[in-house]
Amino acid sequence: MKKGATTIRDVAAAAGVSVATVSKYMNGTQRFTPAVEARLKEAIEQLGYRSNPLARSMITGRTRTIGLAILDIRNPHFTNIVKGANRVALQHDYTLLLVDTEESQEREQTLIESLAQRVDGMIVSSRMPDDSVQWLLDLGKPVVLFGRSSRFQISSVGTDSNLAGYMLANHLLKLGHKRIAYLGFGRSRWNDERIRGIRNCLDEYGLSLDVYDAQSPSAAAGERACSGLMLGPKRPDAVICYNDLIALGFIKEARELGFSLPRDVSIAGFDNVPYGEYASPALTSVDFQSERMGELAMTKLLDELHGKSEENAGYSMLDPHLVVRESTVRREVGEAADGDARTRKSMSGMRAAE
Amino acid sequence: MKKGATTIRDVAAAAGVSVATVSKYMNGTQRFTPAVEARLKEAIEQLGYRSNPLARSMITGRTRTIGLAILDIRNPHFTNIVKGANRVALQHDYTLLLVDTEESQEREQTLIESLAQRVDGMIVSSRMPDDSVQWLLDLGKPVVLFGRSSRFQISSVGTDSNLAGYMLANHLLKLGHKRIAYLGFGRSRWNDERIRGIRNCLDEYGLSLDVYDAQSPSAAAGERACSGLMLGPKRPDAVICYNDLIALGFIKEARELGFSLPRDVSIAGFDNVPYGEYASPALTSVDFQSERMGELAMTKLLDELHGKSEENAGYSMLDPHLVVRESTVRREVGEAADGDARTRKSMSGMRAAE
DNA sequence: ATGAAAGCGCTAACAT
DNA sequence: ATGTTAGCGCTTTCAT
Repeated sequence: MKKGATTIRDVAAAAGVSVATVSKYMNGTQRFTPAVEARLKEAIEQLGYRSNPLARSMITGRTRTIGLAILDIRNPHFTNIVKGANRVALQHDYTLLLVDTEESQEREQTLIESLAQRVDGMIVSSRMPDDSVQWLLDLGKPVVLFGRSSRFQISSVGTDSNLAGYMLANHLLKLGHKRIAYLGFGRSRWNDERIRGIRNCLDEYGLSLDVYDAQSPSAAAGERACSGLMLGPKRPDAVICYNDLIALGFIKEARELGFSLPRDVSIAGFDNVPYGEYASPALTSVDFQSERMGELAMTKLLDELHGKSEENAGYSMLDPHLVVRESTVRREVGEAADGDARTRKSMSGMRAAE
Repeated sequence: MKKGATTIRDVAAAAGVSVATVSKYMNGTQRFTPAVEARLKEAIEQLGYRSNPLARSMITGRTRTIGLAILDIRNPHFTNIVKGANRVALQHDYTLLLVDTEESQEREQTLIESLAQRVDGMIVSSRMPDDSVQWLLDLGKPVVLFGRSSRFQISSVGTDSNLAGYMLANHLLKLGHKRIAYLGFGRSRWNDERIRGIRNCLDEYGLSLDVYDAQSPSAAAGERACSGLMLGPKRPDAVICYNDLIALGFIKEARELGFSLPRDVSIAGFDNVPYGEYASPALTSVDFQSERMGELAMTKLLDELHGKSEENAGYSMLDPHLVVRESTVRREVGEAADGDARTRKSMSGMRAAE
């Protein structure tokens, strides 16, 4: 029975009924006389019949498949989104068509365009600028995006990055930090909002923020960026990183440079990735509830697909939660960031802070 | 143009040719007179025509989609497999239909059965016992599995768990460890092989292995299992964990119990997850090249699909690599595991080792 | 309650 | 090089 799977016609013949009857039976569209029902059950069981979803989809126009386009499955933020989306999809008997665009903008559009044809709807996480999203909507399939769009009335879910930035800054300020740096990731759509939140808070204390940029949202980039901050002219006493991955890399490299953490510098990130907890010092972060973001995105999409779009259309926002761990500690008064008496190989690379 | 996407017939009409011509043009199956080609290009561009992959698949019997069934996308081992598989799939213009079975055996079979109907082939990672794999093969689609099957001649990729276990044990033994414990995960198919490798090595030194079991392959389970080992009657001076997640959890809990790592106990895991490097102490592990496993699995499957199955059919094995970091250190002679003079809250829970 | 027939959008012979 | 035609496996009116 390798080739030529049994079709609806085979079943119809075996049960002595029409194909229409079999179809109705398979879809539970109708009631049957016990005799017919028994023969159908028998024939289907006998032949091991399973209806062909492709043929079905072609007629109904629905595939029970949701396209999920993300930037990098290895980034725990996206991993969680996939996990959440998958769970809800499974509950509703939908399957996930996954596309990992590998952070490549060129590929992205092509991939998403062909994805659109194979699914009932899409959830897409992208670095597309806000104003070049129109084509996505024109694909004719319901879409849920991440982050709020200023120009379009799109269904989307996000978190309050502004608030998240404020929370972290506020936390550090209350710990007595004065020289706060932000190691961001400029290509991200949320970078500016986070900066804004941080600055909002610093302003209240009359402090300013030094902004640096990592080359990618990864631990490796955090490592690379570390020496620039820690051995530069304006060594901070606390660093807020664009995400936990960057923070983790930063911590590792800082220790290798001879710094003692969190004593010499407090570090915090965003995302609350699963393994920040197991780093040392355990990482202070802001939890964006990424798994729930995935769940919510899928719920919204499915609702839209099933015509109950009113329930939670438009933009939904999840609350960020501050998770304080060991990587951020109190900076005592008078304990200037560069005032330690420790010796360090790279001491020569340091100058007085401005 | 929301509903009623343009079909091949619309294009044929607009270009003044037959549908067959359009089809051939779309598939590049044939050459055309410049005039016709121009009109086709024009009409397609004008109407924004994109051929319907469902209809196409129904005839060709191919979907250019590969099903990928894994146990938990959040486990970095699987995340890497997905990454690798996705990359190769993309290169060959295939898409991934992802199924995260959430470690649920019941769901698994149903999910995979329906998955089989929508894809050209499948890559599945499962905890199915070796002898209940027949139904999977009977689904009539090419399958690539992980781990070697003893009973069937299936295409599969794996690593030498036996050797991996041996490597880790050997590493610890050379560091002077004597009381080695294994915190395994009995439900895994590879657990026994790892134990075997470890014992192979221990036997050479005339040492025995204490085996414990974690409830799941997660950090949380590692945390839960820790006190049982460290405060039990046979406190080890080195612990090999089923995977890095368990090891990470174990490390965290051990420190919270008041132990100093790696001084009191060396810890090692398997998988070399990305964040083991950022833990403290950085985790010694065995790298299974999971991303390459994903790539290789996809390559094998695609080869099979394209009729070049000879090239690398059957079982392929990747080499494990020992990655030594800070979590395993030399145990000096006479420095018995329970001989420290440290005080610890739970000291009362300890007895002399047998 | 059941069946006949008309497609869904496309490809694949087989003409021409 | 282009067109005709017969389906792929299924759902869906519309009859009966």
